[in-house]
Amino acid sequence: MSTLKAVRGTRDLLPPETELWNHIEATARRVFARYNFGEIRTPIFEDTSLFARGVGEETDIVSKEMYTWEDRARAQSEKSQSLTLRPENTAGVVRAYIEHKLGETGLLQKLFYIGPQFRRERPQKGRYRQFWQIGAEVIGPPSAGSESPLRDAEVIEMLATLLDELGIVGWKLEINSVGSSADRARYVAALREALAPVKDRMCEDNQRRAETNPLRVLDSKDAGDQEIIDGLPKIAEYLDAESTENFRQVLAALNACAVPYTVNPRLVRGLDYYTRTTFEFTHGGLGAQNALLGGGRYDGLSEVLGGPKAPGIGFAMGEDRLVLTLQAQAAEAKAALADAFVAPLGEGLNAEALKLARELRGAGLRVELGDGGFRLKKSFEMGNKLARKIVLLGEDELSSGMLTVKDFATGEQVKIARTNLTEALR
RNA sequence: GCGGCUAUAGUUCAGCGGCAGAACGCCUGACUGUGGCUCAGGAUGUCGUGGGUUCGAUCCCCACUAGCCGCCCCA
Repeated sequence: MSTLKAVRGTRDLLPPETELWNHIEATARRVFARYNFGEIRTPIFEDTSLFARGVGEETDIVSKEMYTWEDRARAQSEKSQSLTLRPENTAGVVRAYIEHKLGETGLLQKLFYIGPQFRRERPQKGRYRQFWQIGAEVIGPPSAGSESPLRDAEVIEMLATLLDELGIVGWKLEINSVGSSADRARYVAALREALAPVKDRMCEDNQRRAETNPLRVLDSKDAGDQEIIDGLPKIAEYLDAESTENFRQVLAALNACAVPYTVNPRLVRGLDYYTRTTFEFTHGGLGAQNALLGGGRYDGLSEVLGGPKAPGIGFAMGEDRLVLTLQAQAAEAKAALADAFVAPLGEGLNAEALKLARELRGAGLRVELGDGGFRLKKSFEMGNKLARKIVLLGEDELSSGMLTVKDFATGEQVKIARTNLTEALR
């Protein structure tokens, strides 16, 4: 019988690596709290149409990368329903915003999430089929200020702070504006027009993109096509006055906070719902998957999903990639040592040893418990791997109330009264 | 979905058409209530899975699966 393995593109996260994951999540929660964000937890699967409508029917995510299944009807009166494991979390958050009528509060909703997402892509470094995202959304009725460029700048400034507090060294911020949905539509039309006479001279991929998703041509890395691409119309020329002023204000606020950025006129995000500000934080050393996080404004998403007008801005960062980046920067993760290894000398002392460990743990110490079945030498060997100190509990110690404690680092060994043990181990 | 590379001990890897290897780790002992350092000894295993060629395949061939790298796309 073949052994069972984690399915393709999924993996187990084990100690001590999970400590790094917890550190990243704790840091994110701490920063989000300072900006007064609250946590939202949406279901891991949703009605398929949420993603089809929200993310965009024509995107690769929806057309070929979703885990979708038909949830069968359980009674004749019930209809089967197409369900999908969430490929990203923004659509779910906006669905919840609409469903719970959060706009009726009149306040901006500032929500963050941390959780797994699912895409059926070919796995490679930093790209898994179950991957973890940390993200946040600022969304609300226009009267709450949800359209203000200040919100864009605040979110981006928060991300710069978060990456710094995580200790990510050398991140880069690229930013652009894709304009309102009307601007975007006019620009895409202009792009198509400009591409029509020249696309035959471009590579195969770009010829296809010119048809299916002209914005993607701008992203092309094909060296031979760069000259043509440089000659294509720029999105900035198609922004209306409001979008232009909006973008100027975002940049001004970033300048005021000295958040470094590069305006990249070719930065277009793949998902249909983005409008105006789009941005991406990248880091070298991640190979082809160099984006740490991406985000942008989605002023029309709520309405696309049948909700009220609720402009918003948000981002999603790949936690898997943060882990990779931090691992590359730091020394290999090592399991933290326990404060003490309690070693009963003989199986008859096991129960007493558990009682002692319970006392120490009750005082907040991190304690490993050995086994009286171990030879003393083995207890020392294990203790040396797991803890800073070893506490011996033999017949002598039990009757005298004086416990033997040895410090593995110094080799110093002393007798300590049981009542003073907690303090001695701190 | 496409292309390239890879798969051998717990781990990192070497190897060869004819007995399965190293280092680290692990176990035992030198040392019966004392770890690390040292020394002596020991076990590592369906050589990814299935098929083919061959007297004989871990090695050559094919398929599959998985991983890595890139493409597509994307966080």
